[in-house]
Amino acid sequence: MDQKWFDDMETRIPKGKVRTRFAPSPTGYMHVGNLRTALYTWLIARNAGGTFILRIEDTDQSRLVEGAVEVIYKTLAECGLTHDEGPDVGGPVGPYIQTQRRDLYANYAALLVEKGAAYRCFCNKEDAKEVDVAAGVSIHKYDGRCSRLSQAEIDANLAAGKPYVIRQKIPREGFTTFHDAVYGDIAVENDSLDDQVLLKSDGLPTYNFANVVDDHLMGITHVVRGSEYLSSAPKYNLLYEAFGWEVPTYIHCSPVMRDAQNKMSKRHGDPSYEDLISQGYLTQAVLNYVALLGWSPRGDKVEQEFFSLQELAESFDVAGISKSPAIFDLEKLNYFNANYLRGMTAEEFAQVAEPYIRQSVKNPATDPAHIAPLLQARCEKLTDIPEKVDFFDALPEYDTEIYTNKKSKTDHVVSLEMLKQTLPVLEGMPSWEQEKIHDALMGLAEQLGVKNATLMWPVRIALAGRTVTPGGAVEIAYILGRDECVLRIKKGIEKLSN
RNA sequence: GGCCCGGUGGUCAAGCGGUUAAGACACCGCCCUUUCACGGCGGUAACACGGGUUCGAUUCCCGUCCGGGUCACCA
Repeated sequence: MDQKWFDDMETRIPKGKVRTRFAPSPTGYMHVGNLRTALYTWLIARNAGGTFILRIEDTDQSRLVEGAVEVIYKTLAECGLTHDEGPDVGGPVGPYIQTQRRDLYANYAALLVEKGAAYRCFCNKEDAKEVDVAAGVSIHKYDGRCSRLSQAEIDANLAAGKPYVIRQKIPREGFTTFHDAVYGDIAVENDSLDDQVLLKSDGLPTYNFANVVDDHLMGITHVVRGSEYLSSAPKYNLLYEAFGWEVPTYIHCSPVMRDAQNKMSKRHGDPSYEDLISQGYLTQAVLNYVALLGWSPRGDKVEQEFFSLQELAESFDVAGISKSPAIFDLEKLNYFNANYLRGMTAEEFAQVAEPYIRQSVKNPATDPAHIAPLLQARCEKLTDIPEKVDFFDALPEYDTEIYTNKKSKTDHVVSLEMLKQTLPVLEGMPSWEQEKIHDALMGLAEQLGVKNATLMWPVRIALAGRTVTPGGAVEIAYILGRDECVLRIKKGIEKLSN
Protein backbone atom coordinates (compact mmCIF):
# COMPACT_ATOMS: atom_id res chain seq x y z
CA MET A 1 0.00 0.00 0.00
CA ASP A 2 1.32 3.39 -1.00
CA GLN A 3 1.51 5.55 2.10
CA LYS A 4 2.03 8.64 -0.01
CA TRP A 5 -1.36 8.17 -1.65
CA PHE A 6 -3.07 8.19 1.73
CA ASP A 7 -1.08 11.21 2.80
CA ASP A 8 -2.14 13.07 -0.34
CA MET A 9 -5.78 12.31 0.37
CA GLU A 10 -5.36 13.81 3.82
CA THR A 11 -3.77 17.00 2.58
CA ARG A 12 -6.72 17.67 0.28
CA ILE A 13 -9.13 17.95 3.21
CA PRO A 14 -10.20 21.54 3.92
CA LYS A 15 -9.87 22.45 7.59
CA GLY A 16 -11.20 25.05 9.94
CA LYS A 17 -14.65 25.85 8.66
CA VAL A 18 -17.93 24.11 9.33
CA ARG A 19 -18.65 21.71 6.50
CA THR A 20 -21.91 19.79 6.18
CA ARG A 21 -23.22 17.52 3.53
CA PHE A 22 -26.55 16.35 2.23
CA ALA A 23 -26.03 12.83 0.96
CA PRO A 24 -29.17 11.40 -0.61
CA SER A 25 -29.35 8.21 -2.53
CA PRO A 26 -30.98 8.97 -5.85
CA THR A 27 -34.43 7.46 -5.53
CA GLY A 28 -36.15 9.97 -7.77
CA TYR A 29 -38.29 11.13 -4.92
CA MET A 30 -37.69 13.83 -2.33
CA HIS A 31 -39.85 12.93 0.61
CA VAL A 32 -40.61 15.41 3.32
CA GLY A 33 -38.25 13.90 5.89
CA ASN A 34 -35.46 14.08 3.38
CA LEU A 35 -36.24 17.67 2.57
CA ARG A 36 -36.14 18.53 6.25
CA THR A 37 -32.77 16.83 6.67
CA ALA A 38 -31.44 18.76 3.68
CA LEU A 39 -32.80 21.98 5.15
CA TYR A 40 -31.30 21.45 8.60
CA THR A 41 -27.99 20.45 7.08
CA TRP A 42 -27.94 23.53 4.91
CA LEU A 43 -28.97 25.76 7.80
CA ILE A 44 -26.18 24.50 10.03
CA ALA A 45 -23.63 25.32 7.36
CA ARG A 46 -25.08 28.72 6.54
CA ASN A 47 -25.57 29.65 10.18
CA ALA A 48 -21.87 29.09 10.74
CA GLY A 49 -20.77 30.67 7.51
CA GLY A 50 -19.61 27.22 6.47
CA THR A 51 -19.74 25.06 3.40
CA PHE A 52 -22.65 22.93 2.22
CA ILE A 53 -21.86 19.93 0.07
CA LEU A 54 -23.99 17.66 -2.06
CA ARG A 55 -22.87 14.07 -2.35
CA ILE A 56 -24.70 11.36 -4.24
CA GLU A 57 -24.83 7.97 -2.56
CA ASP A 58 -25.42 5.56 -5.41
CA THR A 59 -23.57 2.49 -4.26
CA ASP A 60 -26.59 0.26 -4.57
CA GLN A 61 -26.47 -0.70 -8.21
CA SER A 62 -29.74 -2.58 -8.02
CA ARG A 63 -31.65 0.54 -7.13
CA LEU A 64 -30.61 2.94 -9.83
CA VAL A 65 -33.39 5.25 -10.93
CA GLU A 66 -33.21 7.19 -14.13
CA GLY A 67 -33.23 10.95 -13.74
CA ALA A 68 -33.19 10.72 -9.98
CA VAL A 69 -30.20 12.97 -9.54
CA GLU A 70 -31.95 15.68 -11.53
CA VAL A 71 -34.84 15.61 -9.07
CA ILE A 72 -32.37 16.33 -6.30
CA TYR A 73 -30.74 19.24 -8.14
CA LYS A 74 -34.09 20.68 -9.07
CA THR A 75 -35.53 20.44 -5.58
CA LEU A 76 -32.51 21.95 -3.87
CA ALA A 77 -32.37 24.77 -6.39
CA GLU A 78 -36.08 25.50 -6.08
CA CYS A 79 -35.80 25.61 -2.32
CA GLY A 80 -32.77 27.84 -2.39
CA LEU A 81 -30.63 25.25 -0.63
CA THR A 82 -27.60 26.07 -2.71
CA HIS A 83 -24.59 23.81 -2.48
CA ASP A 84 -21.02 25.00 -2.61
CA GLU A 85 -19.56 21.69 -3.69
CA GLY A 86 -21.13 18.80 -5.51
CA PRO A 87 -21.12 16.68 -8.66
CA ASP A 88 -22.36 19.54 -10.83
CA VAL A 89 -20.28 22.34 -9.36
CA GLY A 90 -17.14 20.48 -8.43
CA GLY A 91 -14.96 21.18 -5.43
CA PRO A 92 -11.65 20.29 -3.79
CA VAL A 93 -12.57 16.86 -2.48
CA GLY A 94 -14.41 15.30 -5.40
CA PRO A 95 -15.62 13.28 -7.04
CA TYR A 96 -18.95 13.76 -5.27
CA ILE A 97 -20.62 10.67 -6.63
CA GLN A 98 -19.77 7.52 -4.73
CA THR A 99 -19.63 5.14 -7.66
CA GLN A 100 -16.87 7.36 -9.02
CA ARG A 101 -14.87 6.84 -5.84
CA ARG A 102 -14.85 3.08 -6.04
CA ASP A 103 -11.08 2.49 -5.98
CA LEU A 104 -10.67 4.81 -3.08
CA TYR A 105 -12.94 2.76 -0.84
CA ALA A 106 -11.09 -0.40 -1.80
CA ASN A 107 -7.84 1.24 -0.72
CA TYR A 108 -9.21 2.27 2.63
CA ALA A 109 -10.76 -1.12 3.18
CA ALA A 110 -7.41 -2.74 2.47
CA LEU A 111 -5.80 -0.33 4.90
CA LEU A 112 -8.26 -1.41 7.54
CA VAL A 113 -7.47 -5.07 6.89
CA GLU A 114 -3.80 -4.24 7.32
CA LYS A 115 -4.55 -2.54 10.60
CA GLY A 116 -6.42 -5.61 11.76
CA ALA A 117 -9.73 -3.77 12.11
CA ALA A 118 -11.32 -5.60 9.20
CA TYR A 119 -11.02 -8.95 7.47
CA ARG A 120 -11.90 -10.73 4.26
CA CYS A 121 -14.98 -12.92 4.52
CA PHE A 122 -15.47 -15.68 1.99
CA CYS A 123 -18.86 -16.82 3.26
CA ASN A 124 -21.84 -16.44 1.00
CA LYS A 125 -24.94 -14.63 2.17
CA GLU A 126 -26.71 -17.74 3.39
CA ASP A 127 -23.76 -19.01 5.45
CA ALA A 128 -23.55 -15.70 7.19
CA LYS A 129 -27.16 -15.70 8.28
CA GLU A 130 -28.39 -16.91 11.63
CA VAL A 131 -31.96 -17.29 12.70
CA ASP A 132 -33.06 -16.62 16.22
CA VAL A 133 -35.67 -19.31 16.61
CA ALA A 134 -36.60 -18.38 20.15
CA ALA A 135 -37.42 -14.84 19.15
CA GLY A 136 -39.28 -16.05 16.10
CA VAL A 137 -37.47 -13.58 13.93
CA SER A 138 -34.47 -13.89 11.71
CA ILE A 139 -31.50 -11.94 12.87
CA HIS A 140 -28.46 -11.40 10.76
CA LYS A 141 -25.55 -11.50 13.10
CA TYR A 142 -22.42 -12.93 11.56
CA ASP A 143 -20.42 -15.24 13.78
CA GLY A 144 -17.04 -13.96 12.63
CA ARG A 145 -15.71 -17.30 11.48
CA CYS A 146 -13.67 -15.81 8.63
CA SER A 147 -11.87 -13.54 11.06
CA ARG A 148 -10.28 -16.69 12.41
CA LEU A 149 -8.97 -17.96 9.07
CA SER A 150 -5.27 -18.65 8.91
CA GLN A 151 -3.13 -16.77 6.44
CA ALA A 152 -2.70 -20.00 4.47
CA GLU A 153 -6.47 -20.44 4.20
CA ILE A 154 -6.91 -16.85 3.12
CA ASP A 155 -4.20 -17.18 0.49
CA ALA A 156 -5.76 -20.38 -0.80
CA ASN A 157 -9.18 -18.77 -1.10
CA LEU A 158 -7.70 -15.78 -2.85
CA ALA A 159 -5.72 -17.99 -5.21
CA ALA A 160 -8.88 -19.92 -6.00
CA GLY A 161 -10.50 -16.66 -6.96
CA LYS A 162 -13.21 -17.04 -4.33
CA PRO A 163 -15.35 -13.93 -4.06
CA TYR A 164 -15.22 -12.14 -0.74
CA VAL A 165 -16.49 -9.16 1.16
CA ILE A 166 -14.59 -7.14 3.72
CA ARG A 167 -16.11 -7.06 7.17
CA GLN A 168 -15.47 -4.78 10.08
CA LYS A 169 -13.89 -6.58 13.03
CA ILE A 170 -15.81 -5.54 16.11
CA PRO A 171 -14.25 -6.17 19.54
CA ARG A 172 -16.14 -8.82 21.49
CA GLU A 173 -15.61 -7.11 24.83
CA GLY A 174 -16.29 -3.70 26.27
CA PHE A 175 -18.63 -1.02 25.07
CA THR A 176 -18.58 1.93 22.74
CA THR A 177 -19.82 5.36 23.66
CA PHE A 178 -20.61 8.13 21.28
CA HIS A 179 -22.05 11.57 21.57
CA ASP A 180 -24.92 12.99 19.59
CA ALA A 181 -25.71 16.70 19.63
CA VAL A 182 -29.42 16.11 20.03
CA TYR A 183 -29.59 12.78 21.88
CA GLY A 184 -26.58 13.19 24.16
CA ASP A 185 -24.27 10.35 25.16
CA ILE A 186 -25.21 6.85 24.11
CA ALA A 187 -23.34 3.72 25.15
CA VAL A 188 -23.76 0.22 23.73
CA GLU A 189 -22.08 -3.11 24.39
CA ASN A 190 -19.71 -4.10 21.62
CA ASP A 191 -21.03 -7.62 21.79
CA SER A 192 -24.37 -6.40 20.45
CA LEU A 193 -22.68 -5.05 17.32
CA ASP A 194 -22.40 -7.03 14.11
CA ASP A 195 -19.28 -7.52 12.00
CA GLN A 196 -20.88 -5.48 9.27
CA VAL A 197 -19.90 -5.67 5.63
CA LEU A 198 -17.78 -2.71 4.56
CA LEU A 199 -16.97 -3.66 1.01
CA LYS A 200 -19.43 -5.71 -1.02
CA SER A 201 -18.37 -8.52 -3.31
CA ASP A 202 -18.96 -6.24 -6.28
CA GLY A 203 -16.19 -4.07 -4.90
CA LEU A 204 -18.48 -1.20 -3.97
CA PRO A 205 -18.72 -0.03 -0.38
CA THR A 206 -21.81 -0.29 1.77
CA TYR A 207 -23.40 2.90 2.99
CA ASN A 208 -21.85 2.28 6.38
CA PHE A 209 -18.34 2.35 5.04
CA ALA A 210 -18.63 4.88 2.26
CA ASN A 211 -20.17 7.33 4.65
CA VAL A 212 -17.35 7.23 7.14
CA VAL A 213 -14.64 7.41 4.50
CA ASP A 214 -16.31 10.20 2.56
CA ASP A 215 -17.28 12.26 5.57
CA HIS A 216 -13.68 12.19 6.68
CA LEU A 217 -12.15 12.78 3.28
CA MET A 218 -14.55 15.61 2.58
CA GLY A 219 -13.81 17.26 5.89
CA ILE A 220 -17.38 17.04 7.14
CA THR A 221 -17.60 18.53 10.62
CA HIS A 222 -21.30 17.96 11.31
CA VAL A 223 -22.99 14.79 10.20
CA VAL A 224 -26.75 15.33 9.92
CA ARG A 225 -28.90 12.29 9.23
CA GLY A 226 -32.05 10.47 10.21
CA SER A 227 -32.31 8.76 13.58
CA GLU A 228 -32.48 5.39 11.85
CA TYR A 229 -28.68 5.59 11.84
CA LEU A 230 -28.45 6.10 15.56
CA SER A 231 -27.95 2.43 16.27
CA SER A 232 -25.20 2.18 13.66
CA ALA A 233 -23.29 5.13 15.04
CA PRO A 234 -21.16 3.07 17.48
CA LYS A 235 -19.84 1.04 14.56
CA TYR A 236 -18.94 4.22 12.73
CA ASN A 237 -17.11 5.44 15.79
CA LEU A 238 -15.11 2.24 15.89
CA LEU A 239 -14.19 2.82 12.27
CA TYR A 240 -13.07 6.38 12.93
CA GLU A 241 -10.98 5.11 15.81
CA ALA A 242 -9.39 2.37 13.75
CA PHE A 243 -8.37 4.90 11.13
CA GLY A 244 -7.25 7.33 13.76
CA TRP A 245 -9.65 9.96 12.41
CA GLU A 246 -11.46 12.67 14.30
CA VAL A 247 -15.11 11.88 14.93
CA PRO A 248 -17.50 14.53 13.53
CA THR A 249 -20.38 16.04 15.47
CA TYR A 250 -23.38 13.79 15.06
CA ILE A 251 -26.81 15.31 14.63
CA HIS A 252 -29.50 12.70 14.36
CA CYS A 253 -32.99 13.82 13.47
CA SER A 254 -36.18 12.05 14.49
CA PRO A 255 -38.45 10.94 11.69
CA VAL A 256 -41.36 12.83 10.16
CA MET A 257 -44.44 10.71 10.70
CA ARG A 258 -47.69 10.37 8.80
CA ASP A 259 -49.45 9.30 11.99
CA ALA A 260 -48.46 8.08 15.43
CA GLN A 261 -46.92 4.87 14.19
CA ASN A 262 -45.84 5.28 10.61
CA LYS A 263 -43.18 7.33 8.97
CA MET A 264 -44.25 9.33 5.97
CA SER A 265 -43.61 7.22 2.95
CA LYS A 266 -44.20 7.00 -0.72
CA ARG A 267 -45.74 3.61 -0.16
CA HIS A 268 -48.50 5.06 1.96
CA GLY A 269 -49.11 7.67 -0.69
CA ASP A 270 -47.75 10.50 1.41
CA PRO A 271 -46.81 13.57 -0.58
CA SER A 272 -43.25 14.30 -1.63
CA TYR A 273 -41.99 17.83 -2.00
CA GLU A 274 -42.98 17.80 -5.65
CA ASP A 275 -46.42 16.47 -4.83
CA LEU A 276 -46.99 19.31 -2.41
CA ILE A 277 -46.02 21.87 -5.01
CA SER A 278 -48.39 20.38 -7.53
CA GLN A 279 -51.08 20.40 -4.86
CA GLY A 280 -50.85 24.16 -4.81
CA TYR A 281 -48.40 24.76 -1.99
CA LEU A 282 -45.70 27.38 -2.09
CA THR A 283 -42.07 26.38 -1.65
CA GLN A 284 -41.54 28.97 1.06
CA ALA A 285 -44.54 27.72 3.01
CA VAL A 286 -43.40 24.13 2.79
CA LEU A 287 -39.91 25.05 3.95
CA ASN A 288 -41.17 27.21 6.78
CA TYR A 289 -43.53 24.52 8.00
CA VAL A 290 -41.05 21.70 7.66
CA ALA A 291 -38.38 23.71 9.48
CA LEU A 292 -40.69 23.95 12.48
CA LEU A 293 -41.53 20.28 12.35
CA GLY A 294 -38.84 19.10 14.70
CA TRP A 295 -37.12 22.37 15.45
CA SER A 296 -38.20 25.42 17.35
CA PRO A 297 -36.52 28.77 17.87
CA ARG A 298 -35.10 29.84 21.23
CA GLY A 299 -34.64 33.01 23.16
CA ASP A 300 -36.47 36.09 21.99
CA LYS A 301 -37.68 34.21 18.96
CA VAL A 302 -39.66 31.48 20.77
CA GLU A 303 -42.92 32.88 19.53
CA GLN A 304 -41.88 33.57 15.97
CA GLU A 305 -43.40 31.20 13.45
CA PHE A 306 -42.84 32.86 10.12
CA PHE A 307 -39.31 32.60 8.88
CA SER A 308 -37.75 33.31 5.55
CA LEU A 309 -34.91 31.01 4.59
CA GLN A 310 -32.53 33.81 5.49
CA GLU A 311 -34.10 34.25 8.91
CA LEU A 312 -33.92 30.52 9.49
CA ALA A 313 -30.24 30.56 8.67
CA GLU A 314 -29.74 33.30 11.22
CA SER A 315 -31.82 31.67 13.96
CA PHE A 316 -31.11 28.02 13.48
CA ASP A 317 -29.51 26.25 16.38
CA VAL A 318 -28.95 22.55 16.92
CA ALA A 319 -30.15 22.93 20.51
CA GLY A 320 -33.64 23.57 19.18
CA ILE A 321 -33.92 20.24 17.39
CA SER A 322 -36.48 17.91 18.94
CA LYS A 323 -35.81 14.32 19.91
CA SER A 324 -39.30 12.97 19.44
CA PRO A 325 -40.92 12.22 16.11
CA ALA A 326 -43.32 14.79 14.66
CA ILE A 327 -46.51 14.09 12.78
CA PHE A 328 -46.88 15.94 9.50
CA ASP A 329 -50.07 17.99 9.68
CA LEU A 330 -51.52 19.21 6.42
CA GLU A 331 -53.86 21.57 8.29
CA LYS A 332 -50.97 23.49 9.66
CA LEU A 333 -49.23 23.55 6.31
CA ASN A 334 -52.46 25.03 4.95
CA TYR A 335 -52.21 27.77 7.53
CA PHE A 336 -48.67 28.62 6.54
CA ASN A 337 -49.50 28.47 2.88
CA ALA A 338 -52.53 30.72 3.27
CA ASN A 339 -50.37 33.24 5.04
CA TYR A 340 -47.70 33.20 2.40
CA LEU A 341 -50.37 33.61 -0.25
CA ARG A 342 -51.76 36.65 1.56
CA GLY A 343 -48.31 38.03 2.09
CA MET A 344 -47.73 38.33 -1.64
CA THR A 345 -48.29 41.61 -3.42
CA ALA A 346 -51.51 41.74 -5.45
CA GLU A 347 -49.44 41.52 -8.62
CA GLU A 348 -47.47 38.49 -7.49
CA PHE A 349 -50.62 36.74 -6.43
CA ALA A 350 -52.42 37.54 -9.67
CA GLN A 351 -49.55 36.03 -11.55
CA VAL A 352 -49.45 32.72 -9.69
CA ALA A 353 -53.26 32.54 -9.54
CA GLU A 354 -53.97 33.15 -13.21
CA PRO A 355 -53.35 29.64 -14.50
CA TYR A 356 -55.61 28.24 -11.79
CA ILE A 357 -58.33 30.76 -12.56
CA ARG A 358 -58.09 29.90 -16.23
CA GLN A 359 -58.66 26.27 -15.42
CA SER A 360 -62.33 27.04 -14.99
CA VAL A 361 -62.80 30.53 -16.39
CA LYS A 362 -62.37 30.00 -20.13
CA ASN A 363 -64.34 33.01 -21.33
CA PRO A 364 -61.73 35.27 -22.95
CA ALA A 365 -63.81 38.32 -22.08
CA THR A 366 -63.29 37.67 -18.39
CA ASP A 367 -60.08 39.12 -17.06
CA PRO A 368 -58.38 36.89 -14.47
CA ALA A 369 -56.67 39.97 -13.10
CA HIS A 370 -60.07 41.16 -11.87
CA ILE A 371 -60.82 37.87 -10.16
CA ALA A 372 -57.47 37.35 -8.48
CA PRO A 373 -57.92 40.05 -5.82
CA LEU A 374 -61.12 38.35 -4.63
CA LEU A 375 -59.25 35.13 -4.13
CA GLN A 376 -56.15 36.19 -2.27
CA ALA A 377 -57.67 36.17 1.21
CA ARG A 378 -59.94 33.28 0.39
CA CYS A 379 -57.74 30.34 -0.46
CA GLU A 380 -55.30 28.26 1.45
CA LYS A 381 -53.71 26.76 -1.59
CA LEU A 382 -53.75 27.55 -5.28
CA THR A 383 -55.63 24.41 -6.14
CA ASP A 384 -58.61 25.75 -4.17
CA ILE A 385 -59.12 28.32 -6.92
CA PRO A 386 -60.77 26.56 -9.87
CA GLU A 387 -63.83 25.38 -7.98
CA LYS A 388 -64.37 28.81 -6.47
CA VAL A 389 -64.61 30.67 -9.75
CA ASP A 390 -66.37 28.32 -12.12
CA PHE A 391 -69.65 30.24 -11.87
CA PHE A 392 -68.22 33.11 -13.86
CA ASP A 393 -68.35 31.15 -17.09
CA ALA A 394 -71.81 29.73 -16.61
CA LEU A 395 -74.53 30.24 -14.05
CA PRO A 396 -74.88 26.97 -12.17
CA GLU A 397 -78.24 25.27 -11.76
CA TYR A 398 -79.41 26.29 -8.32
CA ASP A 399 -82.31 25.80 -5.99
CA THR A 400 -84.29 28.91 -5.01
CA GLU A 401 -84.02 27.75 -1.42
CA ILE A 402 -80.68 29.50 -1.27
CA TYR A 403 -82.40 32.88 -1.53
CA THR A 404 -83.60 32.39 2.01
CA ASN A 405 -81.26 33.80 4.61
CA LYS A 406 -82.26 34.66 8.16
CA LYS A 407 -79.45 37.07 8.82
CA SER A 408 -80.06 39.22 5.77
CA LYS A 409 -83.81 38.81 6.28
CA THR A 410 -84.47 37.46 2.84
CA ASP A 411 -86.92 34.89 1.58
CA HIS A 412 -88.46 34.21 -1.83
CA VAL A 413 -90.84 37.13 -1.64
CA VAL A 414 -88.30 39.68 -0.55
CA SER A 415 -85.71 38.36 -2.97
CA LEU A 416 -88.08 38.57 -5.91
CA GLU A 417 -88.87 42.15 -5.04
CA MET A 418 -85.20 43.03 -4.65
CA LEU A 419 -84.30 41.53 -8.00
CA LYS A 420 -87.17 43.33 -9.73
CA GLN A 421 -85.92 46.60 -8.26
CA THR A 422 -82.34 45.86 -9.19
CA LEU A 423 -82.92 44.98 -12.82
CA PRO A 424 -83.75 48.46 -14.14
CA VAL A 425 -80.99 50.00 -12.06
CA LEU A 426 -78.35 47.80 -13.64
CA GLU A 427 -79.86 48.17 -17.09
CA GLY A 428 -79.80 51.89 -16.72
CA MET A 429 -76.20 52.23 -15.59
CA PRO A 430 -74.54 54.86 -17.78
CA SER A 431 -71.18 53.11 -17.44
CA TRP A 432 -70.02 49.80 -16.05
CA GLU A 433 -67.57 50.60 -13.32
CA GLN A 434 -67.24 48.83 -10.04
CA GLU A 435 -67.58 51.94 -7.95
CA LYS A 436 -70.64 53.09 -9.86
CA ILE A 437 -72.30 49.73 -9.44
CA HIS A 438 -71.57 49.87 -5.74
CA ASP A 439 -73.02 53.34 -5.36
CA ALA A 440 -76.07 52.47 -7.40
CA LEU A 441 -76.91 49.38 -5.37
CA MET A 442 -76.26 51.06 -2.04
CA GLY A 443 -78.39 53.94 -3.17
CA LEU A 444 -81.15 51.55 -4.11
CA ALA A 445 -81.06 49.89 -0.69
CA GLU A 446 -81.33 53.23 1.00
CA GLN A 447 -84.14 54.31 -1.29
CA LEU A 448 -86.04 51.10 -0.57
CA GLY A 449 -85.35 51.46 3.13
CA VAL A 450 -83.82 48.01 3.52
CA LYS A 451 -80.54 46.86 5.00
CA ASN A 452 -77.72 46.50 2.55
CA ALA A 453 -77.67 42.78 3.16
CA THR A 454 -81.33 42.43 2.28
CA LEU A 455 -80.64 43.71 -1.18
CA MET A 456 -77.14 42.35 -1.69
CA TRP A 457 -77.88 38.78 -0.74
CA PRO A 458 -80.44 38.03 -3.45
CA VAL A 459 -78.47 39.96 -6.04
CA ARG A 460 -75.34 37.98 -5.34
CA ILE A 461 -77.28 34.72 -5.34
CA ALA A 462 -78.88 35.52 -8.68
CA LEU A 463 -75.53 36.49 -10.14
CA ALA A 464 -73.57 33.49 -8.88
CA GLY A 465 -76.12 30.79 -8.22
CA ARG A 466 -74.08 30.06 -5.14
CA THR A 467 -74.35 30.78 -1.49
CA VAL A 468 -70.61 31.08 -1.04
CA THR A 469 -68.62 33.15 -3.48
CA PRO A 470 -65.38 35.00 -3.68
CA GLY A 471 -66.25 38.66 -3.57
CA GLY A 472 -69.61 40.29 -3.04
CA ALA A 473 -72.46 41.18 -5.40
CA VAL A 474 -70.71 44.32 -6.65
CA GLU A 475 -67.42 42.66 -7.54
CA ILE A 476 -69.14 39.77 -9.21
CA ALA A 477 -71.44 42.07 -11.17
CA TYR A 478 -68.53 44.11 -12.40
CA ILE A 479 -66.62 41.07 -13.62
CA LEU A 480 -69.66 39.48 -15.24
CA GLY A 481 -70.48 42.57 -17.27
CA ARG A 482 -73.82 44.23 -17.72
CA ASP A 483 -75.37 41.90 -20.27
CA GLU A 484 -74.60 38.78 -18.32
CA CYS A 485 -75.85 40.40 -15.12
CA VAL A 486 -79.12 41.36 -16.68
CA LEU A 487 -79.58 37.83 -17.99
CA ARG A 488 -78.85 36.28 -14.62
CA ILE A 489 -81.11 38.68 -12.70
CA LYS A 490 -83.93 37.93 -15.14
CA LYS A 491 -83.28 34.25 -14.66
CA GLY A 492 -83.55 34.75 -10.92
CA ILE A 493 -86.80 36.63 -11.25
CA GLU A 494 -88.15 33.88 -13.45
CA LYS A 495 -87.17 31.15 -11.01
CA LEU A 496 -88.65 33.02 -8.06
CA SER A 497 -91.87 33.76 -9.90
CA ASN A 498 -92.74 30.11 -10.32
C1' G B 1 -37.07 -11.15 21.06
C1' G B 2 -32.01 -8.32 22.13
C1' C B 3 -30.10 -3.48 21.94
C1' C B 4 -30.98 1.90 21.32
C1' C B 5 -34.27 6.17 21.47
C1' G B 6 -38.67 8.75 22.64
C1' G B 7 -43.56 9.98 25.60
C1' U B 8 -46.41 18.08 27.67
C1' G B 9 -53.81 19.53 24.87
C1' G B 10 -56.32 16.12 18.63
C1' U B 11 -51.43 18.18 16.05
C1' C B 12 -46.62 21.17 16.28
C1' A B 13 -44.32 22.91 20.52
C1' A B 14 -42.00 26.27 25.02
C1' G B 15 -40.46 24.58 29.67
C1' C B 16 -34.73 22.53 31.52
C1' G B 17 -36.75 21.82 40.72
C1' G B 18 -41.00 26.48 42.79
C1' U B 19 -44.94 29.10 36.43
C1' U B 20 -52.16 30.89 36.99
C1' A B 21 -47.84 24.84 32.48
C1' A B 22 -46.25 29.82 26.96
C1' G B 23 -47.45 30.17 21.83
C1' A B 24 -49.31 28.20 17.03
C1' C B 25 -52.76 24.91 14.02
C1' A B 26 -57.50 22.76 14.41
C1' C B 27 -62.17 23.28 17.04
C1' C B 28 -66.19 26.42 19.52
C1' G B 29 -68.37 31.33 20.60
C1' C B 30 -68.69 36.66 19.85
C1' C B 31 -67.52 41.17 16.95
C1' C B 32 -66.79 43.18 12.01
C1' U B 33 -69.45 42.40 7.39
C1' U B 34 -72.64 42.38 1.08
C1' U B 35 -72.08 35.54 1.48
C1' C B 36 -67.55 33.02 2.54
C1' A B 37 -63.10 34.50 3.98
C1' C B 38 -59.53 38.14 6.15
C1' G B 39 -59.12 40.68 10.70
C1' G B 40 -60.19 41.42 16.11
C1' C B 41 -61.66 39.37 20.89
C1' G B 42 -62.70 35.22 24.03
C1' G B 43 -63.14 29.88 25.13
C1' U B 44 -62.64 24.20 25.52
C1' A B 45 -58.34 21.12 25.88
C1' A B 46 -52.07 18.52 28.21
C1' C B 47 -47.45 17.02 31.80
C1' A B 48 -48.73 8.20 29.99
C1' C B 49 -48.78 5.40 34.92
C1' G B 50 -46.46 3.80 39.65
C1' G B 51 -42.56 4.34 42.98
C1' G B 52 -38.57 7.10 44.88
C1' U B 53 -34.95 11.75 45.69
C1' U B 54 -36.38 16.64 47.58
C1' C B 55 -39.24 21.42 51.78
C1' G B 56 -41.11 21.08 46.68
C1' A B 57 -41.42 17.50 40.94
C1' U B 58 -43.76 18.27 34.13
C1' U B 59 -38.51 18.88 35.12
C1' C B 60 -33.75 14.28 38.50
C1' C B 61 -33.56 8.51 39.40
C1' C B 62 -35.92 3.51 38.96
C1' G B 63 -39.81 0.45 37.21
C1' U B 64 -44.26 -0.30 34.14
C1' C B 65 -46.93 0.76 29.92
C1' C B 66 -47.17 2.75 25.08
C1' G B 67 -44.70 4.24 20.53
C1' G B 68 -40.53 4.38 17.22
C1' G B 69 -35.68 2.72 15.37
C1' U B 70 -32.27 -1.23 14.55
C1' C B 71 -30.59 -6.21 14.24
C1' A B 72 -29.01 -6.73 5.16
C1' C B 73 -23.34 -7.62 0.39
C1' C B 74 -30.43 -1.10 1.39
C1' A B 75 -29.36 3.41 2.33
